[in-house]
Amino acid sequence: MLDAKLVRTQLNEVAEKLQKRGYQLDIEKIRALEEQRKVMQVECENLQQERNSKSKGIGKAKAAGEDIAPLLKEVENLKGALSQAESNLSAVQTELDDIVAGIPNLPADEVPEGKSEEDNVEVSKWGEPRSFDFEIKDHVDVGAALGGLDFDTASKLTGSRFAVMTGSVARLHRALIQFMLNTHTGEHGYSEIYVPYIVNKDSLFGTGQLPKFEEDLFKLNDDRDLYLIPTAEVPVTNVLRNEIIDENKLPLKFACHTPCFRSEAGSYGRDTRGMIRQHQFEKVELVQFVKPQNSVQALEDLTGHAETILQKLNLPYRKVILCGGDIGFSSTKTYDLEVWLPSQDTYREISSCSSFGDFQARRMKARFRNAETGKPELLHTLNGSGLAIGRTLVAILENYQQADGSIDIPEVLQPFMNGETCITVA
RNA sequence: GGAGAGGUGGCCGAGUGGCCGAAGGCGCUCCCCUGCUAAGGGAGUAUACCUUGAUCGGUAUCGAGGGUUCGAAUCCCUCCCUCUCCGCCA
Repeated sequence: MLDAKLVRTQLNEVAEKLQKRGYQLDIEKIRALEEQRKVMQVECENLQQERNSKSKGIGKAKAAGEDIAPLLKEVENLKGALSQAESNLSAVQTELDDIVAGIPNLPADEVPEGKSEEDNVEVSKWGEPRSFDFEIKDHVDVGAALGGLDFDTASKLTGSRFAVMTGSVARLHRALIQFMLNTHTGEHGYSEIYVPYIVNKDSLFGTGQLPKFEEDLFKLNDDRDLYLIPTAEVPVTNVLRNEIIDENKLPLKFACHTPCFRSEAGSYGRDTRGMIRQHQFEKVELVQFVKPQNSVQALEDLTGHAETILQKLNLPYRKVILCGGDIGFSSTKTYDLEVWLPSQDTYREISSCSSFGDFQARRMKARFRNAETGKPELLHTLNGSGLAIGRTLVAILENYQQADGSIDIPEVLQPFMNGETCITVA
């Protein structure tokens, strides 16, 4: 959420910055509502003040044993006027709040102009895509040949966009999780954290999935308004919702493995083959809470932590900065890491690292106490995938495939695979 | 699933209709005293918003949302959460 005061006082500047995202702010509407709000709020507060002071008078008169009947009469008229004023105000306030809650974050200055994915700008590239001297298979065929990846059974169990893994492939999948968590906690200073996979609406509002993106979520069918998490970002970031933490505890860095559940509504034709786009996938997520002045550097660091994983796995990738049109609702700046997929002859997203400034923190009321001033201030939040497990598995199956259909196991994963060095065709 | 207790400020904890944004204590900050790793005295110490040049001032907030009342932390209703005991269970 943007600062309501900023929206009010610098409406034109805000609108202009939002244009980069292709978001049209309804300036006139906001101005008009704001005008009304102001008048109504003052009116309402005046009436409340009057009521409060008269009520106090009644209390005193009663204590003094005086007749309070005339005083009661005086207040009588206030009641109607006040409740009218209150409902007027709350109607306008609600409308304004809804609008402000629906405004996306302002993109950072360095975010490039652009409408879509096509306009994202490559920042760097790492590794050389391997050249194959045999006919390569995509991960679906590699996995099938290994006897460890089965989409038919998954669709029998549940439906489309799910996978069943068995044997060494399942183990490799688990190894990736262990390897990533160990690396981030052991080398990058993150604390491991375990969280619920089901969250309430307040949490989803806090990180920005609600109210605008409900169709991306799986909602539980009971009367408690609970949802499956679409990413660990939601529970982990909301750990600090409605909290004020000591400045000396910052920065706070969490690494978290969870499954992620996404309904993928509106992506019917896309990536239907294989496990690129699933309703359920595993991810190791990195989340940081930092002081405002440190968030720019923190995004670079966090992205670097995700890159480290790709480098240790020796997977070629590139880093792009998302353009205004492709950046997420809550994000002020996002780097995507895209891994090389030989079967698609292109780079595909495997991690998305974002800085949110105080946008999420304001929605969540996540604050720290400034040791110098003693006053609470909004935190800055960041997160990034480090990495998406399913897609990493895909990348390994494809990049490490051999002519005989087997795959080599990256060295860093071998300790988690009982020392196995390759997975052979069943 | 059954029975009961409770949710108040950074923490503990009073408060069952008005003078309560909230006693008292702890913690913290500043000052005084004291010359030593003690103690004592004083002042201050929630958040958001409105107003203001800045103060002053005003409004709201005592788990959440409704209601009763001139007036609600206090009464009523609904919901959420925590704790204890029993049952069940990975």
